[in-house]
Amino acid sequence: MSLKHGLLGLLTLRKSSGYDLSKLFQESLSYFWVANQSQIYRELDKMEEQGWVVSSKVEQDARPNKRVYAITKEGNAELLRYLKDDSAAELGVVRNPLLMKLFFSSMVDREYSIRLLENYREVCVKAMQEVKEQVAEIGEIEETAAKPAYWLYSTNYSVAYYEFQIKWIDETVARIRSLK
Amino acid sequence: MSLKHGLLGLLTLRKSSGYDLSKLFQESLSYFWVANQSQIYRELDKMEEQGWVVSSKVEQDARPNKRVYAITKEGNAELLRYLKDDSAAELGVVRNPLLMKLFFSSMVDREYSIRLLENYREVCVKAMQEVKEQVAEIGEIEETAAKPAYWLYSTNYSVAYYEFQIKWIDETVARIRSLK
DNA sequence: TTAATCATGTAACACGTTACATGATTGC
DNA sequence: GCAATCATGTAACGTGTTACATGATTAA
Repeated sequence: MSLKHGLLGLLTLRKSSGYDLSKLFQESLSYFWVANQSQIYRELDKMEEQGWVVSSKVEQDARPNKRVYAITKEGNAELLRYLKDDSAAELGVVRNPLLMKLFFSSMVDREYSIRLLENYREVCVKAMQEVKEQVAEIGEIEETAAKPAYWLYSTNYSVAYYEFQIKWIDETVARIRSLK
Repeated sequence: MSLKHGLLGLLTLRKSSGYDLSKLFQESLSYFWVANQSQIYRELDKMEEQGWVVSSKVEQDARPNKRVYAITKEGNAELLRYLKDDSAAELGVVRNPLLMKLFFSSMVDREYSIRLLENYREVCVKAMQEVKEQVAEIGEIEETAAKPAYWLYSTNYSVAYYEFQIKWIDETVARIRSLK
């Protein structure tokens, strides 16, 4: 249920349309939670049914009309309930396409695996770069959903996660190279 | 599409029913790819339509009848194509419920966050333990989908991943404790 | 002035999860 | 001898992804 709660969290900042939320989400939460627009619209619908948010139609001339959402008292209560619940510390679901491929790679020449890993390494390096840039950028922006400290923990996580992966790739490539 | 390819990989080992595959999957690939039974049945259906596998009904008396799947020539070709494709080195999708919660945790007392992290730490320690035990176990079993080396890379990954998370938790808890 | 992008959103489909069904067999 | 688990699978529903729609504005 984290998507709903992420949206609630963002709505504590300010009222927003689905489109706004989608952008905001992209800039903040997407580093540890992927979600796309349609999904967000659907969740907002349901959240309104549940009474966590209310929406009102806003007519616009130059732009398409929009529906603006605001968090309700019930929504706020739900958000706090969620945040205080420390039991929900479950492992995130894991689906790692790289490991899947590598697992069966004894069936093909090791050059394929080495290239696979090296390509992935580049992806990691770039992604890490991006997170670091984003940290620098947001350092300057005033309005953050989280207080800076909490926000930093998640970016630290991301950076460290890429570092860990790069290290593992380097070790693994070395091992593959020295096979037989 | 990794699930289909995982199943193809397992089917190179031996013919299996959906039920068998589900068990096999659990013991081998589930460490880096979650999938449940129903999903596997559905994928097998589609894979048969695509001609990657063929199935035959097997009547049984003491047990429910079953449908046994075997990989075809086309399935094998597809598996090799997949394994040789080193461009598909995309970052796995990430949805991290822990980071989502932590991100907004400035809204609640820091004791909640500390407990959250410590609970999660325990989960990691246990999960890491399990992987290590599984490594020890499988060390003895003869039939592995991957050659031992390749299989080990993925378990190394898992262990290192838990270690990384535990380290990050410890640092983060320390930082939260020293806030303000 | 044409192509791209913005600002909004809907619709269709694919994938993932939970619950159920059923007759043996095994464990206590 | 009753409850749990095994060995098989189906059905229903919920979540995630991709594609499309549309009129305004900006970039080249």
